[in-house]
Amino acid sequence: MMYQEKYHQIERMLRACTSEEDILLTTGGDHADLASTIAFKLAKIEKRAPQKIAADIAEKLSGNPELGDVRVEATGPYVNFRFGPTLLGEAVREAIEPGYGALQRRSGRVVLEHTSANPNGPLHVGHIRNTVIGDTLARAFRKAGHSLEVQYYLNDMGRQIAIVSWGFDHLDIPREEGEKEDHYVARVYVAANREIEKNPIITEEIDHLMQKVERGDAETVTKFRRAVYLCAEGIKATLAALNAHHDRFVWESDFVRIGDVDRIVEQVRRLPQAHEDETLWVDLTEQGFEKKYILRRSDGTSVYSTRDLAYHTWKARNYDRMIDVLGADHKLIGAQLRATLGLLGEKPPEIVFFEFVSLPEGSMSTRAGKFISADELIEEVAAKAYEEVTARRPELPEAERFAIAKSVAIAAIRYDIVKVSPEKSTVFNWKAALDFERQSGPYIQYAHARACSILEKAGEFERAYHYETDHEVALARHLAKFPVAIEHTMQELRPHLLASYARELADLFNAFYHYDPVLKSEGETRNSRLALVDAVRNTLKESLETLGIDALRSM
RNA sequence: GGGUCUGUGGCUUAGCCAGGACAUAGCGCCGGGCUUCUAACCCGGAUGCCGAGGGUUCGAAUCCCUCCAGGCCCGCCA
Repeated sequence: MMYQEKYHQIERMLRACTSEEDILLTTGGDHADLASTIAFKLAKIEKRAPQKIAADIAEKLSGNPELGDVRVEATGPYVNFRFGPTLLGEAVREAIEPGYGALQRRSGRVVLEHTSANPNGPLHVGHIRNTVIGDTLARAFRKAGHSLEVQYYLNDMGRQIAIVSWGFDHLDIPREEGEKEDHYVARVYVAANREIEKNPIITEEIDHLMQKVERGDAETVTKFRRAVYLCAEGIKATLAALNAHHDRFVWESDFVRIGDVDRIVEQVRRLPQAHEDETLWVDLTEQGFEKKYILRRSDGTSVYSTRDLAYHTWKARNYDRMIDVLGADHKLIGAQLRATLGLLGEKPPEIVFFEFVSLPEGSMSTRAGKFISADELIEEVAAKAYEEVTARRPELPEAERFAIAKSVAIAAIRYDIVKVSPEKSTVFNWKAALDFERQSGPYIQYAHARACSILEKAGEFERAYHYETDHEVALARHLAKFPVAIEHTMQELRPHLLASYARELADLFNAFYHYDPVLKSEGETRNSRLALVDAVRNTLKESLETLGIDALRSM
């Protein structure tokens, strides 16, 4: 927390010194630990050269004993602050502590919903972008001191599920030997869709099934639930393989069953913006939406939006803060949901959108059976990882090589996804997915394993905290910023910030490793460098774990 | 057509919301480094009118406007 304390302290001092509220304090990049461009702003007001103003501010502040081990100087128009050796030592000392990066406990319960893919097939490479973003955010929130529950909203009454259920009833498709549940369900779903294309009458049967489910017809409900349960088993296995965890699976049909959907429909009907003709819909033109927001079909059944409204109303009443991770295809419906909740006087969720993942040949489609499943991806990447481990560490027992390969594969997959900003649409790329070199998860794992290896060989040592080489200083400065990286990731809901932080730390450590020998150095230098390696090890471990990646001690 | 996101070296990408110091890094390419703490590594080099054009500003990749290109959305699907 040294960095944040110094930030706030310098902020206060600059405010006092300039009588400005916004003192334009930023991380100084290569030039400094903190830097301010306040002189530009004051130049206009005072009609003096910014260089002179910066020099005056530096002069005034440098005499202040409160500054302690921070050096201040004006470089041209910039006021630069640099941490001295005592502070850097303190940063390293902090970074060695177990759990480094955790922030102060925060009050309030947060609910985060992610993945929530329809249970009509396995998760594919598009769905797991949602999973990785959501799970990483969940980990960052917990690390930042939030009490959090992670939910998967399981759609067990949509048209897709009706189609699957119809398929199980009318098509004789046996499950193959060893076939995973969700892949089996997808086969039934694809086959049923082909039947519907051949014979559109089936659509009416599907409609009929959906009406029965909405009425709570026991037999139909059981059939739907059985199909959904089967598929969810497969999905859960994939999520577990990806190190992603949900605290609760919320079944959509529960909101119909317990009457919440009826209640929300009644509330909506009382809204001045509500209209009822053959359907019930909300007019959101005042909120900037042209489209009718339909909440009841002409046959009286509810739609996805109705149940979603009920779900979010329930969340709003049971949690202090709601976060949803959704694909960009949900932007309109998500905005309509927020607007309608607003009209109802309910708290709207915060929504994290991510853009689409497509295949080189076009967008994915479960219905057309056109997708790369997450399971296939994991299998391919793990196979390549096993080859790599075997080539590098032939002496290790097979079980150990296998375990390492599994961790390396998940690291590669998760990092490859999380490192890209969510607002960027991507095209799935096998070459990139199978790359274990720089800017990859395994690259960061490797830096961690190196640090572990050095410490293991070092044995007992007495910690010292004295740093002077460029590589040592750069590392210590970066270690100090880890809590800030956690905070920004959480505040901005942008998990890729943490991915960048971890990669930069690994970069700096690798350079240090090459130039500054640790075990071969002596005395205080050796002890200081060992403490630094330990701090890097711990910070890499905390970063990796927040990214949902195993911090391997050996690879 | 309307909405929305994106456009940064051959490819991928950070920075953009909170404008400032030489635009971040990877892949690929060229060249170098393993009797030395795990080479899944490190170092050096070439490659950029930050999509185009206007504007605001002392200062624009970053803010505003227009245009161009691409993704996604615009269902009584979810």
